[in-house]
Amino acid sequence: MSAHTDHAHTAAAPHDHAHCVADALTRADALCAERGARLTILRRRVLELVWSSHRPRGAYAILEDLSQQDGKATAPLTVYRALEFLVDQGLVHRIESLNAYVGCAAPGASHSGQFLVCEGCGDAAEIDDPSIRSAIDAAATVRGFRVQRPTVEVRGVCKDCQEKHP
Amino acid sequence: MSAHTDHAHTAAAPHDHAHCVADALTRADALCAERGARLTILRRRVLELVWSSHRPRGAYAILEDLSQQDGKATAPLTVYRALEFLVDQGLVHRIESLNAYVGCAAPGASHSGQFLVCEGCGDAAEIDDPSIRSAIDAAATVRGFRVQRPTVEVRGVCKDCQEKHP
DNA sequence: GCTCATGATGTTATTTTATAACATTTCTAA
DNA sequence: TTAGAAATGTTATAAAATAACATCATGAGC
Repeated sequence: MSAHTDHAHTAAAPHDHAHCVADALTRADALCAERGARLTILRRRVLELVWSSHRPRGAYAILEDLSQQDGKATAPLTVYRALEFLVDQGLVHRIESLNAYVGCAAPGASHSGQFLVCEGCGDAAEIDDPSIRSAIDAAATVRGFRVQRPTVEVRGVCKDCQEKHP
Repeated sequence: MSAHTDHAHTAAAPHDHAHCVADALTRADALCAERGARLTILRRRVLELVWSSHRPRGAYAILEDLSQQDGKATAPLTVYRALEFLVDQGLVHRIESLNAYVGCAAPGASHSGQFLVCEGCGDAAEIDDPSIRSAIDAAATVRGFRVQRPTVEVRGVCKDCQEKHP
């Protein structure tokens, strides 16, 4: 087991990634079944490809993987439609500042959509910090603004990368 | 004068927009002079076009305006390069979730880059809420993450649009 | 005033990201 | 089993951004 059992899995931290992906797929199966949402083969494959790294991946990277698996060209729409479904279900998040998609660490939970995006390794660590969320809600309320979807994407350098390049 | 003198200028609130833009340009002139940065004719024109509404504008919208003004096609790079300069100087912010650019309300100040983006009118109200910023800093610090550029873009519905469409 | 190094802009082409419009297939509920 | 809805396939195009290289402008130093 990893020396960092108290940490969330990241691209940098070594872990049993196959198991990690399998878990994500199992959770997705359960959530969709519960909701009556159809996690089709295609959507499930796209979800798996999103999870293939812990880093955000572009739609066209996923598209290439899909095309390669099938041995024939896949249309962009195929991927974009699957991604749209996955994002709607909260199984995947879109990182706006990267035009990329990443698997949600805790689907079914609150989903305030907060990320620490590392310039070094490209990892996007999802956090769910209630004080950030409540500060946003308070600021919005004061201005009479009704919040629908808060997005927090913090660019910077993660702990590991700081240690590697001091 | 507007009935809302205690509010920041927005796309929705009527105000002397020409004066508003002139102010922004004057502030930009002063800031760039102070820094030894070259706010060239082109960059100044692009800044003016960014300010032409209080809403975020796409690079290609600005490009079209520029082309129309000059009576000949302008290359995208021309606009992108000017925008890059303006963003670097903190005179313009990029709204990641809209692929669009908006004039900074308080250049020279902190720039934590927080926006309330209205789905109704398209307005992106810039706020600078210290408690959001400090909550982000705290969350990052706990994780050993060094913050370089925090981005907060809150999608929702502004006060005016809620009143118009209840 | 010249000159040259640097920064700014012009030009052409291409890449990356995303969607429109419509046809066909698959699934589900009656 | 069979409409109707949802999902996917197909083709084309739009929108956003950048690469590579040429030329022009500007200001510091002579």
